[in-house]
Amino acid sequence: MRPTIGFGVMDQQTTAPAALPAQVPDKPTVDGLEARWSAVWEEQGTYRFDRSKTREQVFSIDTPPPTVSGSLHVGHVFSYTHTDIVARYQRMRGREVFYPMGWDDNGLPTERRVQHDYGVKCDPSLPYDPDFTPPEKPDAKKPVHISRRNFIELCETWTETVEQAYEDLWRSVGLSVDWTQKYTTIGEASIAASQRAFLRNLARGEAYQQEAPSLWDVTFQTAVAQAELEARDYPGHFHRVAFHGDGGPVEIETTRPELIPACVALIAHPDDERYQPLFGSTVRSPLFGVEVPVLAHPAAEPDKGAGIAMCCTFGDLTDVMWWRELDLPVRSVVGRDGRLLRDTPEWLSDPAASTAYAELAGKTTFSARTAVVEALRASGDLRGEPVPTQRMANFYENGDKPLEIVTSRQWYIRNGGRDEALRQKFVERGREITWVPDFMRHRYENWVNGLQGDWLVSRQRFFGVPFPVWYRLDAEGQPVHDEPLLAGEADLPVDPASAVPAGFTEEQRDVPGGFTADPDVMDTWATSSLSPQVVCGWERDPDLFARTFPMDMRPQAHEIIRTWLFSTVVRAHYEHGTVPWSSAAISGFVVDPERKKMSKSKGNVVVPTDVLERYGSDAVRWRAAGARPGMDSPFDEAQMKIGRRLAIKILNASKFALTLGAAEDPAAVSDPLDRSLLAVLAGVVREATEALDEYEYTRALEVTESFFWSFCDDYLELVKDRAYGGRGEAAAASAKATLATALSVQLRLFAPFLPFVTEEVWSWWQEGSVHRSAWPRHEPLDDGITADEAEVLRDTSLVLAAVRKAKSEAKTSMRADVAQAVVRGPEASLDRVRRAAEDLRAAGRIATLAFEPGDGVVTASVELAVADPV
RNA sequence: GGGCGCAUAGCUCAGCUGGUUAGAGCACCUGCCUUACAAGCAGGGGGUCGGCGGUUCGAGUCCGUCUGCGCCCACCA
Repeated sequence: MRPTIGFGVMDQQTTAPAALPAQVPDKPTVDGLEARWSAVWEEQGTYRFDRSKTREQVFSIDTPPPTVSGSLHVGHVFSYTHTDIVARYQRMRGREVFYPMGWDDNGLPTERRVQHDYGVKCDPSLPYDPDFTPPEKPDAKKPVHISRRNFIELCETWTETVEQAYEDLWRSVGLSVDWTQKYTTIGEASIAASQRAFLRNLARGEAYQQEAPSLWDVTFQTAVAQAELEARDYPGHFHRVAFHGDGGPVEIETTRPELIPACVALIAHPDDERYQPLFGSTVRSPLFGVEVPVLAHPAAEPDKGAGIAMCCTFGDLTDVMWWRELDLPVRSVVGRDGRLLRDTPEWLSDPAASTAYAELAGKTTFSARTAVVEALRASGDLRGEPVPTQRMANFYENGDKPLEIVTSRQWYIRNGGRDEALRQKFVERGREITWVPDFMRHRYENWVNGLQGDWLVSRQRFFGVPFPVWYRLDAEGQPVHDEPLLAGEADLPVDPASAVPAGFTEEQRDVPGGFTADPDVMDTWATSSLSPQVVCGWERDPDLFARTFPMDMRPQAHEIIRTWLFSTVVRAHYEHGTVPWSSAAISGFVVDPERKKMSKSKGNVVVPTDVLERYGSDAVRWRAAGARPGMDSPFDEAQMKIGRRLAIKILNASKFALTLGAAEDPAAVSDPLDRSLLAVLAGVVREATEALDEYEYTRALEVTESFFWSFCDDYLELVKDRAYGGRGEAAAASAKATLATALSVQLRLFAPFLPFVTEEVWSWWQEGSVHRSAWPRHEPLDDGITADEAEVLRDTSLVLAAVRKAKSEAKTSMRADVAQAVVRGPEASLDRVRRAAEDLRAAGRIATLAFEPGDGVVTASVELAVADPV
């Protein structure tokens, strides 16, 4: 009963009018697609931004510039893929996508790598050596000292190499970035934008300079900002120490006895009856005999330590607060190198004190602590033995020694940390942003509401954006900080170390009566916070800026909401009075199978190149798309195989559909089963579109994928026979037209996720790139199709499944003949199955199809044919 | 200590505004060389939806509470 099918199908196909010459490979493969198509995309400028488009037509993305630290891991691949999926979707929706890529090569991470990899150390006092070559065998422990310019040159060389590797990786992942829009955070445009924005902040009073206590990393010898802090466990000891008062000793507890020489007061809670009698009196510090007042302040906690605190300048941020609010003197003993000052401070000038201090001068805080404890033990002022304790201490996120607090002159930008009204303004700005997922907004508000002070933007480092500022030197050669000499905007970018302020000559540099450059560079976030301005061409390319800013999307990780996201909001608010982008898409982490965050120190980092090569980019992207916005996702190699299988399946199914003679011809679609398939597909289009509009790429992929597998397993099987011509020309034409439409729509639905395999298949039979084709619409697919018609495929598939089940249970081949199948179900279902009866009979190899009304879901009882004796 | 998130099959996860016997993929088991794909196809077993209360005719879904896990922030006397 089954018609014989020859290879005449190929002939039919070539005669079909709409069919392009099918260049379908015999054995399609996913291997090698990355190199081939990324080269084509580059050559044809597939993702090149068309700047003739207006702001409304543009979708602009504020790409996170990855830190050029040496290597990217799978977490990067996942989150950048998420962004790319959205970019590709928007592009197909008809938006002109502005999708640049940047490298964060600015700042400390680069300096550290360069110091380590080349075995060098920057010494700004050295002159430039044009012939310098780094040591052949770098020894980071015995670094070669080089000039600032030599050092920066090495930083540049190093970053170029790494950036090329990054770009290669991104291309192989298939990011649809416009590589002509590349930027670096240390590039001229970034420097100019950072300096310009700073000058404007300064002019408007949003930036200011202040000599104040700030957190200080003694290893890197730079100030650090609140946002860069990391609280870590830190072991220490409580020391019970006696101060001497006229009425007897007063015992305090401290973990930092080495700061006793910096003590300026003892402080207890005003309501604390134990200490109330002492308020207003003075006590003398042990060892040094410095007279300090006993004061009351509500921040003192009666149940902490001895209930009375030793306030030093400065042991912690509470000390800073007391110092400020109680108007205490500054008695700093810790220098910027983390050692106690070599010269005896003047308040320790009496003989006993200076003798005691002499034992500490020049020591690190750690060895000074030991020395003080010994001395206290000797003098009898140590009460009991030190008690071990585990406490939290603030560290610079890149540092390994606890931060000290030192007083220094620094630049700040107001961020609401010292101004309630401004803080509320920034909270409101946060509410203008669409957060994906929405709950990430809490992270932002939490941070803004908990700010302790303004944003410290200056760093005492080298490889960064210099402040466009000089200072006049007075007759003694001291800088006049109150009247900074500012660079003109027209001169940006400027390096004050080589450029000369207006009205001065180079000969006057660093001589009394002359001028000196501000030695500092900007915090890395001071540059990164301007990424929208940098990429959109603020003040550099007003035309581009008008077409791209404010941007549409900021993708980024949740851990830098407090830094990058917030600082970007601050800068845009000041400069443009707007939020920098309408939505922030926050990605989760890739964690290891034990759900631990991947990090180099844990040694659980998965190198992406390896995975990409083994499974193919589409497979890895498929897995990435399975991680929803903001959700951490465990890395699991088994999952990659599924993605790879999907990609291969798309190749094979497409090949099959095209070989069957798929030919686009909407008018030819007449068969009820075909109309039903397209109606179901219309629902998929509707759902995928809706999901992607909300950045729910995972759901979009899920519905597409689920449709695709049933398309392969059910629909293709059902129409195979008809498409081959088993029921005549018109019936075949309907199937072929449906196959073509369904294939085209599905390829486009998959395109944002699996750019390589979809482009490959598209190239077999379509003109141009699938990535520049239009996102499918549901209307042409389900126009005029009733809900009843739409269910034909589903009911027919259910019957087919029942037939298969019977064959499976009989342990026979799917080719086994069925003598009779009785379809049972509600009349409406039976009627729908009747409309696809011929396809069903062919697919199930059913001789007789009978129908019997019944209840519930449609099914069939099956009577297999008895095999004829040969 | 404050905030946020998560807890559904061995694993990874869906389950929208509460409504018929709780789903998918992987893994597992049983079959099938069927001419797109054996890196395939068909079928199957497997869950008292973290615990305890409550609202409701009805709760995985809402409310309260507890427990566990994760993340962000705070915590240096």
